[in-house]
Amino acid sequence: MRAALIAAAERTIATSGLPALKARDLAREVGCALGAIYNVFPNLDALVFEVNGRTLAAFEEFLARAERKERERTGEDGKGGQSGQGSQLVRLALVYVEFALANRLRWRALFEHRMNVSEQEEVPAWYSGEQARLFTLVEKPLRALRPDMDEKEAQIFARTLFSGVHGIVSLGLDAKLMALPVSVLKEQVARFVEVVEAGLRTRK
Amino acid sequence: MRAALIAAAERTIATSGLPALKARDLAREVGCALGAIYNVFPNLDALVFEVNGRTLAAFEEFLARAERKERERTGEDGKGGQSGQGSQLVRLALVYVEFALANRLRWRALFEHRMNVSEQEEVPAWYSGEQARLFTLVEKPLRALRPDMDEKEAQIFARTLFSGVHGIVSLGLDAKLMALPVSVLKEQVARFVEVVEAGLRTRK
DNA sequence: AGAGAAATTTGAACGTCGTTCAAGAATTCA
DNA sequence: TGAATTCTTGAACGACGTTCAAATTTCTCT
Repeated sequence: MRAALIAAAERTIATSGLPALKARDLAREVGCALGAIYNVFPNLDALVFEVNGRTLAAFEEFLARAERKERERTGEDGKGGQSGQGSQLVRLALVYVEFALANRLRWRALFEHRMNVSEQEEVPAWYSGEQARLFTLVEKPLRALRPDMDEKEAQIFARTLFSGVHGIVSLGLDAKLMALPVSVLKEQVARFVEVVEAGLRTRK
Repeated sequence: MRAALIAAAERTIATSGLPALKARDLAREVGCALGAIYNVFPNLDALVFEVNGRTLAAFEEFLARAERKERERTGEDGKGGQSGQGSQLVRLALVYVEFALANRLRWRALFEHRMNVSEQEEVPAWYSGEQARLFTLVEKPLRALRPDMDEKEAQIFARTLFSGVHGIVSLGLDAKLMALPVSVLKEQVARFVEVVEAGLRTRK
């Protein structure tokens, strides 16, 4: 039941977007009563959190797959530093773009979802944890580039860098700002991260 | 009437946020009939566009004021290149942060507003123009830093840079990601733009 | 097996929302 | 002034998330 609801909600979000998620449609789709949804979830927000959690997990999966591919492409040099021409950070950012493009509506739901209920309920702890792991992914290559940064500094700058790339993708695909062609978007993200990297290499 | 509606909507958005904007409250506030709103605007989206347009204008005003202050602080050296320690780009980014902080809900409305109506109506042309001007503001100091970039390249990279800073501010203030303290946010934006600048100075 | 208690499921109903439109009020023109 | 035209109004519509009394199912004990 719970699983069926999450699956149906995921399908709807993936094919029609978060705003298309309606309690009645959901009930019809899984063949249950309208009220049944509220036996499983306190409200639709909780269900959306669940779907968004899967999306975060799907991204980690996507990233792992990309890394595996990359490793076998470069002939699995486990520790040789930057071997190919593309830096780790650039590759990571491009994987992010790739995922956003391949899962546009699911990805968008991650950020356009605002909690409805008055005097907001908490963000689920497991969700925050999942998010935190994403920043960690940026942290690792960042620390490789700048081992002199202390932990706190690297953590927060990783978040900053992630947010920057996210902003570029987010506004780059925004219809209200006239969406960029995909090729241009990828190019800009790559160019941008390269610039940041060059800047980081100049030490402070 | 039109003006009163816009003013009331602006007040509501500024003090309670875009989601609190309700047709009935609006009618009560300006003392008109519910339907009267729809004699002036085709729907609430159009009204929101109007308010968001004012917010963009308010930002330009805010920026102009900040630049005036800066110019009199440094003793109006009209053309001397970078005189103080703060670069133009960093100052611009920090003004952006300052504005977002001082006008949080109005600023947030700029980006959380999605058009409701099915098979979306056009974004008003004047609104797109106003947005384009914002990117131009980034373009100028960027071209000062990198006169070798051709126009097209500078235009698009200005948008990218703007989007990056926007992402940092946007996610930095997001409750779902655990909002950053204001001081940290400002510091990160400054640090980030400095890094980008340093990267840009290394030429490609 | 059966009767009664407990838990679960149900969908009609509630309150709120943006938007519409027939009817009423105001204005214009002859 | 009387008819034609325009503007204004708020009750009504359909869609929404959510609730809850009633119906149904499941469990428990004799």
